[in-house]
Amino acid sequence: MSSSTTRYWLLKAEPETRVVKGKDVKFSVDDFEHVGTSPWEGVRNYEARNLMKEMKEGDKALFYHSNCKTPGIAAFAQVSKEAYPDYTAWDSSHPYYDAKSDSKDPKWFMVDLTFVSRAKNFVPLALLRKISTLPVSDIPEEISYVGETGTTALKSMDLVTRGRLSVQRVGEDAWKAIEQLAEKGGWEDMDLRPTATATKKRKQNRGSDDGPSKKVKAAPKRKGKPAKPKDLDQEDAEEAVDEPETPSPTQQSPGLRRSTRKRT
DNA sequence: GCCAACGTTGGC
DNA sequence: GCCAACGTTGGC
Repeated sequence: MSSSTTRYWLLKAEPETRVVKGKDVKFSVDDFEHVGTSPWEGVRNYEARNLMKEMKEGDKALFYHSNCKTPGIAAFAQVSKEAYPDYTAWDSSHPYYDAKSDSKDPKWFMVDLTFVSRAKNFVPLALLRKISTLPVSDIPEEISYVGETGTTALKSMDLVTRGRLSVQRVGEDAWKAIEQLAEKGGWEDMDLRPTATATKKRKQNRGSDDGPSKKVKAAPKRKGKPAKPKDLDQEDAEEAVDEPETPSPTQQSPGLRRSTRKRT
């Protein structure tokens, strides 16, 4: 096994209780280990969904704790069932119900993920962030075993560079580096607090009043907008990102919950 | 609880 | 089809 054909992913779950539509959306590594296999329901983002559609049985995955006290990689898993319609989108009582998803033309998909093992050492996001701020030539001694290749791969992980996506692709080198970190640990004495510069940057950004200082233009074209009551329809977006697929129409398994959403 | 980052919506 | 307002993710 291994190599060229194996693909790697990272999937986020929320380990702390959060109630959505009266239901707790929590799904921790303990929950995952306990159930063994779980449908990865509730993903309501096109890019994330499309990535799930690419997953093949046997692909490996990192189980990530998100939106919690200590975010990070908690376990290893594998894809045990390829993409099939996310039936929770059709259940009006479900936290992730989507009235626009029709069972005859499913909009959202999920895969089944099977627990493989816990990370012997939980790999905190703070560690990856810390690494990302350092020159490759400056890898802390404690984790020098990941090597230059590993460090470089970690620095470019979507988890660090993008953050928000709940389903991400992981490169083979990054996967290996995470495996090593989880196996060997060694950073318990490192200071993982954000660097002074990072913090400063943050503060500066917030000081700058409103927006993203990017490519914003001025030229007020129009003013207020009615703001929609929030619905999920954007067929166009779907088509645009949609790829050739062939979801299997099957479905089964009781649903567990997962999440992609956030706080109250 | 705050708020940066960024995806989505929808007027123009 | 652009792009500003809006809404959500998710770290801190």
